[in-house]
Amino acid sequence: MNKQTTHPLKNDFFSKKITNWYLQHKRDLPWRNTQNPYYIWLSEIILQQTRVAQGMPYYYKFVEAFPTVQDLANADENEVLRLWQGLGYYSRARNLHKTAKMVVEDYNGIFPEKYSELLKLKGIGTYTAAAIASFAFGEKVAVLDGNVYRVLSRVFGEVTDISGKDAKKVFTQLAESVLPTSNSATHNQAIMEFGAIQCTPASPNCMFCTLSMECVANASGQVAHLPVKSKKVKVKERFFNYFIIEQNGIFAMRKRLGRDVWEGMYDFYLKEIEENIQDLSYLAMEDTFLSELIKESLIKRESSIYTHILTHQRIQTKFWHLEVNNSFLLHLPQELEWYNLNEVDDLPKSTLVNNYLKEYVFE
DNA sequence: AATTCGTGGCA
DNA sequence: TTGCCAAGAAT
Repeated sequence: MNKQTTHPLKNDFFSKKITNWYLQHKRDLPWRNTQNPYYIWLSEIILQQTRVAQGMPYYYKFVEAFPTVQDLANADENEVLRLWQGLGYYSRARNLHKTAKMVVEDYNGIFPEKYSELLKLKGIGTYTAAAIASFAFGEKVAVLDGNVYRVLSRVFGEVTDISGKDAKKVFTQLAESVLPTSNSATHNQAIMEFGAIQCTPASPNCMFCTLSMECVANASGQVAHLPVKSKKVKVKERFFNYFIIEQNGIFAMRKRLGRDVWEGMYDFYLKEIEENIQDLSYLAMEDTFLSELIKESLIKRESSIYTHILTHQRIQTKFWHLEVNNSFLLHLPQELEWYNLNEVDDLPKSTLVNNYLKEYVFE
């Protein structure tokens, strides 16, 4: 017997409860006051794995800088990344730009309306395709994000491990089973908002919850243990030594390439080592460029260790600010190029690099 | 298909 | 201090 179809909350009761709650408690967010797919898409990309409070200023910046998808498509990637600077997960910004170009070139500047068509665009996965199709075009598709996993697992007592491989199938089916025939867009907004405000990850106030009587987890005292998430992140230790090469007021920087953190962002000459050794002669071993550089420079500053925390990495970084002798003709490696202070400011940079620059270079 | 992509807030 | 994790997607 299938408990999902026999649960008392089915037959639209759950949807009605949660939609009523939403109409009374929803936040007034700018992307909720439009049906323009460009603004809705923009907000959804910004909000991927990101809190509303953190993404809000970026939403306003992007709307102002790029009022239309054509404006975004015509921008340079560096300009888009620079505006995204500080928000993290920079592939979102690169894919945002790619998709803007694709919409302009392949779709005549008109966003596709169907879930299945939206799914083909870069940076748009199952959740975002459903969100755009639902909010902008009223398609009857169920959104499934972190909020929905949490709300459904608690209310219906679904114990499937959300970090397991069959979780998506199980919860998609559950989400679809509670999706109403009409007003599915409001329902989708409602279940996410309910997860964000009422059914919060830590210590939700179930005493005042509109679903306290019907919630399986609340009845069994399992709210704090749902959803089940078994997988823990493994954090890798890394040790960076950045060399800030300055000569006559200009700086050597490079665009990060390859599949590592901060792809597309600019940084300095980097020496990554396996152990936490901060010794110049050690760092310069088997590095003819660095050896020559050190010989022809004075150390303007040797920073303390910056510990930068990412989800999967803990990066300990020392910045060596080198002032190259004015008269010396330094041959930069292929990847490095010279930039003056204004250009350095304009380039997209990681928060780690930007923090140092703000503290000691831009002043 | 398990990993890897940022950053900041919170307990 | 440490761990959790927030409107996920790409590979």
